[in-house]
Amino acid sequence: MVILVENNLKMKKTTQGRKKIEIKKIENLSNRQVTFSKRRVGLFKKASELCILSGAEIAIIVHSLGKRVFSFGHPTVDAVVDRFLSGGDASGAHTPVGNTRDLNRQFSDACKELEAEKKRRDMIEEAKIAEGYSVESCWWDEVVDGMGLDELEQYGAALEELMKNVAMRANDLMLLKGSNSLPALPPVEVDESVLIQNQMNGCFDNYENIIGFSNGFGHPQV
Amino acid sequence: MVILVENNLKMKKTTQGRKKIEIKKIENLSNRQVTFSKRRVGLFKKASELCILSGAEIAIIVHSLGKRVFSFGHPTVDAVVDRFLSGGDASGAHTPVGNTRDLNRQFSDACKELEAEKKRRDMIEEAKIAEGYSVESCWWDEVVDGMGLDELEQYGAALEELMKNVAMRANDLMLLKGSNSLPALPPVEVDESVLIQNQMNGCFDNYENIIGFSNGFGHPQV
DNA sequence: CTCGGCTATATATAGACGGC
DNA sequence: GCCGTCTATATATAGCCGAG
Repeated sequence: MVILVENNLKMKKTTQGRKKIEIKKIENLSNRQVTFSKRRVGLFKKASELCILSGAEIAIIVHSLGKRVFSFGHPTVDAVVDRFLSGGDASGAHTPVGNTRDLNRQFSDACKELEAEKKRRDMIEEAKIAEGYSVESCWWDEVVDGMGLDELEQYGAALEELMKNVAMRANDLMLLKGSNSLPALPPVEVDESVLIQNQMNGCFDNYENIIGFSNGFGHPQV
Repeated sequence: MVILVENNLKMKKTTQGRKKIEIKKIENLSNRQVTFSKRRVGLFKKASELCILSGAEIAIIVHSLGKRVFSFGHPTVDAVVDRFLSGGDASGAHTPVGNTRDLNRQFSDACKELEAEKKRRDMIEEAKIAEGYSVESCWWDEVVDGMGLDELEQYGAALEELMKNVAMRANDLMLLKGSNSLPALPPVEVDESVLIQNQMNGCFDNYENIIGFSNGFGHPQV
């Protein structure tokens, strides 16, 4: 590593790199939010790597200080959490209920497709931004292993119908339980203070092309 | 950095340090297990750091290839998951079954957001084709009247979570119908001490010791 | 303010070993 | 075999910028 020193008269931009911080709560709100965002991304990335490398199933749920909730899941948060709840609660919850199972299946499918939809969306967006990198169908073939983009599109098209189906079933279930009100409440508020990154549910083999080139790519300093 | 070592003798002293690996699934079982263990610890450590630094609440559930389940949670896996399931409703968090109304609301929201997501997808695709279209234009303002692009992104990202909320809430309700699950767990106090080095191995052995973080985070599950 | 990106450094960790 | 340790290196990321 040879750093140019001759030019140091004008160049003071020694961004002294990463600094050590102690793990106490960050007092500065802005810093805290930035750190939260960055580290959350890093955490999800780590999780995805762990998934791929070891083939494990992981679900991560993150509640920021605001009301926002982020999640990561492979294959889906639902699947992992459900398995967690089922397996963790050996006392009775293991009882298989046909109706429940079916409904769960549909919900799970819907969520899965929704995720796929989102991913696809993100990919499109990313491709639009990057404009040069074709990120096509690189994410987690294990999850949707047979599926290409086209198939996924069809899959996503079926989403709405499935949602409807699920809605009816859920409503039916709730009616059976006794409560039956179906008020149309306003949607959740969005806390704008929390930042959102694109969902990191995969596609990390290409993340070098997406997340920062750092050095080694010959990017001149602005 | 083109220094080559000509001494090609068996270097036994030189542990050649970390090597780059690709993120594909590790074929060697032994290596895979070791990597799983190490990276899982690292992941939990990262998560705990994120908790402390940003004050967020995080739950991680990991299913290894075997039956073993590991989890990390601050303040508790159940707390975070439950909050995740409840969609962060502040009212009536105690009532186990009274969430039907919430479920309805959430479901309604989810449907709305799903549509929004789909619309948004389409818009993006169109924009991609048009190549010059600015996505900042406002669609379906009646739902997200005051929101800008960033907020919209967040909103869209929340879709997935809401869907899952509904799904799991329904699952929970159905499980409650048959048997009682989700035992209430006492909160765990937060130890803000700095993380120790990776000395926490061996604590994740059994299901009883899902989380054994030495810094006090996490909570043993039933 | 929020994002996205950059740089220099703090960490994480892939292999290799050694003890159990 | 499993687990902890060591070392050299691959990554993650803290602080800073610049743009919007």
